[in-house]
Amino acid sequence: MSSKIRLTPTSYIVLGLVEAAGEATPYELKQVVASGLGDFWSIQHAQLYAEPERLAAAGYLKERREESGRRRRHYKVTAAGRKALKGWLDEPTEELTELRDPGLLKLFFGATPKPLATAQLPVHERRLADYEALHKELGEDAPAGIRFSLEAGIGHEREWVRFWKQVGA
Amino acid sequence: MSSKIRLTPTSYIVLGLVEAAGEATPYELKQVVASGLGDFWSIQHAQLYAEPERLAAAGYLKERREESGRRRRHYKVTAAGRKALKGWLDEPTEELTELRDPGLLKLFFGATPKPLATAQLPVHERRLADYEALHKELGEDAPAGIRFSLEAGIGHEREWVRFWKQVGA
DNA sequence: CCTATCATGTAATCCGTTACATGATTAT
DNA sequence: ATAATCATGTAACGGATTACATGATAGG
Repeated sequence: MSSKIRLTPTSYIVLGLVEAAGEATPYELKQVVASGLGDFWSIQHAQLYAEPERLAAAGYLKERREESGRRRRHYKVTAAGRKALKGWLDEPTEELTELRDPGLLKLFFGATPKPLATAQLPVHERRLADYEALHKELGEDAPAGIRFSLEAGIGHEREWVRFWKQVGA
Repeated sequence: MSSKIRLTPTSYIVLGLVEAAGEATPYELKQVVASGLGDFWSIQHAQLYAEPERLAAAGYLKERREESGRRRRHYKVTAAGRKALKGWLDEPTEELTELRDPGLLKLFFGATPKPLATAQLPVHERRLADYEALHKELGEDAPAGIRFSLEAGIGHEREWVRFWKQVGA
């Protein structure tokens, strides 16, 4: 218990999701990630098995294993985990994202703009449409964080659409 | 020579930079990355030693080692390397970036918006100003890829500024 | 002349990805 | 029933980050 590990964004994602769920199995985490969060911060499903184990070993999660058939592992956030999560949430960050866009990278290194724009534009348009649809469906009661995140996604997708249109012109 | 390795974005960045330089040492690559590209796709300096070695072992780069004092390693792109780079450049991608923004992640998980916005806004404003200054300095002869990348950066930084202003309001 | 910083590199660790594998359900 | 797909998980590998380390150069 409580060996010192470094907490990565993945760690906080797992902590945050388990905390929100109360209790969760890796597979359930996978579902949640796939249903939204994964669009702006994806995690391989194998990580959702490995990371809770790490966190449990360090005392941030408590594991309960099913006795019968599947022997699924269910995880809960411990007091230490809740504290770590809160500490992270309460610490505003000045860290900046990098774009790290594969298409842009090619452009940077001299790829021909037109075909790239032709490939990129429709996928961004589609994703933008998805986000906007989601946003409309969002109820009044939706948590502010979720709404903000979606709005950030929409803003950046609009920017990409604008960008690739210009590049393709 | 020519063992099969997987080429990652890092690989193409190294190939692209070495190709542009004609010949380069890891340290020179580090300089180049630090002076611009790193803002939207950073690479740890240790990678700039490891990756050329990998690429050389696979036949994409040729290594020349200094005889005297420092015994620096100088790399050049081979024909195979040039072919790989061109293949990558010529293949338009539909891949999408994820936002993966640390601040947004906290917001998503329920961090208090105000302090986050307060921390994020100034750094984005500063970066935006930097980009805009760079853009002004860009000569007529600047490669299109560089110009586009910078413009993408500007667009997204504007979006972040707008976003965090709204979040903070 | 001394020390701080820049230049240059290697080693160790670990997270994340990819590949592999098998038990349960649903559809045909 | 049988195939196909979903559910659930483990193992292996490798790229990326962090830590460690030393030689050169410039400033005080």
